[in-house]
Amino acid sequence: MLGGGGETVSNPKETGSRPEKGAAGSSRSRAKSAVAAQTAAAGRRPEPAAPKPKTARGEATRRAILSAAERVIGEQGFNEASIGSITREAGVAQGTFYIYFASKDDVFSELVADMGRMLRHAISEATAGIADRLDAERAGLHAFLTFVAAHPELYRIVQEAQFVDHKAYLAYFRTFAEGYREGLALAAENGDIRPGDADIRAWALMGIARSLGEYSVVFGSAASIDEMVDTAHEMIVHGLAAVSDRGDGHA
Amino acid sequence: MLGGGGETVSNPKETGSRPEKGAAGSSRSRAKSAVAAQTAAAGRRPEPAAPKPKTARGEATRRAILSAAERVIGEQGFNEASIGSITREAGVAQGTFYIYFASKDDVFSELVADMGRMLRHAISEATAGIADRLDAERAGLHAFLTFVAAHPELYRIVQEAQFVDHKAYLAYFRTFAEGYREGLALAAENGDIRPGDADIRAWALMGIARSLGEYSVVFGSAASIDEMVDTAHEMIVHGLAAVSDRGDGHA
DNA sequence: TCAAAACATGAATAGTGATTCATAATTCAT
DNA sequence: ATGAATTATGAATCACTATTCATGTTTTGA
Repeated sequence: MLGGGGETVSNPKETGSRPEKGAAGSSRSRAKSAVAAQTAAAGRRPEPAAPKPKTARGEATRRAILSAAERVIGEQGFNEASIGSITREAGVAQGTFYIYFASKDDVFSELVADMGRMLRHAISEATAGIADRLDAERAGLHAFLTFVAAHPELYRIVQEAQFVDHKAYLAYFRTFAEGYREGLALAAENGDIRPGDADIRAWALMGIARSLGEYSVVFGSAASIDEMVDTAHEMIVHGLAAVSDRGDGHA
Repeated sequence: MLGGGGETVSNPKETGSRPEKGAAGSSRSRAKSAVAAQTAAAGRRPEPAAPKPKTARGEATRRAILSAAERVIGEQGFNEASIGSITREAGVAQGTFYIYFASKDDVFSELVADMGRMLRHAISEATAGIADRLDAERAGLHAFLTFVAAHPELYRIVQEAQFVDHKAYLAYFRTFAEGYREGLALAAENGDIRPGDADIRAWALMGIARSLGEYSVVFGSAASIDEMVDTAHEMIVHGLAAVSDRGDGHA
């Protein structure tokens, strides 16, 4: 759950269904040159793996590009954003991009992974030390909405990942769902909440959080984070709480 | 709410926030030829408006293309799907496409609008005549998940609309949210459910439905629709029901 | 101080696919 | 029937941009 026990980092195995592109989930590529063709034909190593920078200077440049990519892609969307616009924003030459990233898809994946880490960190930070499950849930929801509001690009990027890097998208949500599920299962065992299918509940709760995030970030709702948290949490408490302990979640 | 009162068709005014592309929400276009440039410069009429077919024959062809587009775009995604692959699937020549649609973006918008209509229809069909709000809610959720399972492309297409036709995306969800909101507000007035912010609740409930839809369609969950409906509805009932009428939603 | 290693550059390459267009083939109204 | 509409065709255009590459420039280490 959003207010679960620390950064659960599962490595869920493929169970998905959808298309899954041709190869490594990567999308198009203008140039299907020799190498690319081979790669695609062979066991395909997703990418020649962008060699990590060896200098502080390189490290800085890489970061500048990544950060520029976050802004540009977050604003214009993956397909609209060109390498040119990214490198321009970063203040480097176009070719420099390929020193640090293997492809356009590559930065994108990096971005998705990064955001996932940041978000999980923000949430586990906010819920650390909160014993009561439902209280933690509340804090987690609050942290989530706060983070999303602070990083509006997050929303677009993660959503778009479904089309650009399906694999990363699945991994992203599976990881969150898994954390949620564990928290719910545990809470149910403890009798803190009514018994019920933890998986389905996890997805339902995740949906609430995502939807409210979208409501505020994408649809520009005027509702404050606190209002959303209050209202949603009231629903969640009643929706989950053990029968003996209702009201606002405390006996 | 999913089990609301008939097909609410609001015409929500722009309140959004995000980028909103250059012009009519339309995305790129390889050819910025004379016309396009003018169009973009001038007051820009979104599209020369694809002239509706005048013959049964034309009507059939148009439908064939639209249907092919649904399949192809739903499977490959907007950017991967080429006009060529769509017309091939439809069994017509490439040029034929432009007899019925002004652009690639155009079919897409049409698709999004269509699906919205179908979905709303399916839901209002399923909930027609159900008096009890919460019962209707349940039926609506069931109809939604059933529809989504039957049209897996729906999910991808609607999601992708956020990047291809942001305006249509906003309209789509605003319409649903509005219907939900009204249902909730009404139910609250009647004392069927506890009072609470109807807007926020609407988005929260919408999130549950969307998330479960994604769980089954995108993530290939093994959970049956009934399991999902049961679990989610139990949460929703407790999450919303008036204090006097709890349990499974009936006094 | 100097060669090697790391970085940086930006022009050139090259694949792609949306859109157009000059020509047919069909169908319709009279 | 038969000219006008309507619909169909598919090759050609052509803008667009990811990626490469031949050259510089800077930094590092000894």
